[in-house]
Amino acid sequence: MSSKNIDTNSTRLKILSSTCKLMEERRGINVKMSEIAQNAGISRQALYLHFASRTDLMVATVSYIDEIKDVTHRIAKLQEADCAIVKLEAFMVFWGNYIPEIYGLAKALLNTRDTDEAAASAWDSCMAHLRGMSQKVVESICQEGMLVSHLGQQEASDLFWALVSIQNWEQLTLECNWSTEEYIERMTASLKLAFLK
Amino acid sequence: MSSKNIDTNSTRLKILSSTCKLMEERRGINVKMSEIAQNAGISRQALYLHFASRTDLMVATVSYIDEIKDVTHRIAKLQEADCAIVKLEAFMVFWGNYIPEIYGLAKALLNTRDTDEAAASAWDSCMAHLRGMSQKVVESICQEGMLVSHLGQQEASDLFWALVSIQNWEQLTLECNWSTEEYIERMTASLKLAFLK
DNA sequence: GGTGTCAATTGACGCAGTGTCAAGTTATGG
DNA sequence: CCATAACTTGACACTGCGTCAATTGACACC
Repeated sequence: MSSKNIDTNSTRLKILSSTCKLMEERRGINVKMSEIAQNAGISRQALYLHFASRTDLMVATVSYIDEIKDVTHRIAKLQEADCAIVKLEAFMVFWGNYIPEIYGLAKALLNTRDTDEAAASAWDSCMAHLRGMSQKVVESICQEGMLVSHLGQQEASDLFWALVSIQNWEQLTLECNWSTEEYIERMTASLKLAFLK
Repeated sequence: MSSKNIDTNSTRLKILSSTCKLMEERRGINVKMSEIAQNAGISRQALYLHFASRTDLMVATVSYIDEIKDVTHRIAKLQEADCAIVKLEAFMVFWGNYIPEIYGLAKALLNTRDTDEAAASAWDSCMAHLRGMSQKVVESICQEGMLVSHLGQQEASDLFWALVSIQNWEQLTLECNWSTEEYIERMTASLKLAFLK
């Protein structure tokens, strides 16, 4: 029983890791089912024995990465910060280092979400995470009475979430050539200015 | 001679305005060549008598919109502002009202630029405009000695450009349900905090 | 050893959307 | 009446996704 399951899983895992690899390499662009299959060492059609569709595979890959990178744990650690500023800083360090790891896949989802419901919902669930984290940070700022007065908590969360979006990271690092460290440092500083009294 | 040219142009213009219309209606998603043709009252193949490819049409539509909306003029007027704060405010009013008009097309370019060189360059030329405006605003802040000290002029321009990006507008208005006015007001306020001493 | 099962393979096909091609139509102007 | 330019029609190639049926090979169970 175990051996069969291992075999079954091993193909599935080969597919998932090939998907990750290609998505990362090509930044989510031009990654075809046939290439994923080839990279995993199986036939194109065999992909569909494990995943119902391209989108299904993307969605599964999101979970796979989450699992591999131990995201939930890393997020939980953020909550340990004892004051708002520290929490904001910790969040930016986590997030700034995390984005490059998931960028390729995120890009792929982002590109197909407009025409593909499943991709959209996978993307939304990722974004819900991020939005949750943004809310936590803003909430913490609020609790300490440090939130700038012209924004309500909700609007501040929305704005925070937008500012730390993957698209902004993309623009600043890939188009303006900011390094990861520069991104983290400058974004952290600007967030403090924009949200803290 | 004139009548022939008018006829020729009128088809071309019909195509361009159909493209605008559909792009705006559908937010740049799922707009097919056949539908544009149908809307313009010609056959699908006839599109290719006027535009070499889908991308070519998109690029031409960008110029067409720029022309129609008199963008260059509106931008020029921004330069008249006499101080940095007024310039920043004027820019945000212009830009905040302009984005909704071009969003559909922008989205279409954004979605195809990864696989389509021409779309990418059309997008880049739009972005060059926006980047130029961002630079002008930051420069003006700089000249008045009002730029926050932790950012150089270049980095401030980059960041400014990212913050006013169409993607951020999209996220805040379409996903967080900010109205155009709210977007302008809150973004203006946050930009001031993030960039002005 | 026979049998069933399950993963995977192969080759063929349907579908959508872009882009191309050739042949035919229509209007206009010299 | 002829030439030309704009347009139409129908057919076809190409790409990439997804599907299907028939086959193979391995392993497990009795």
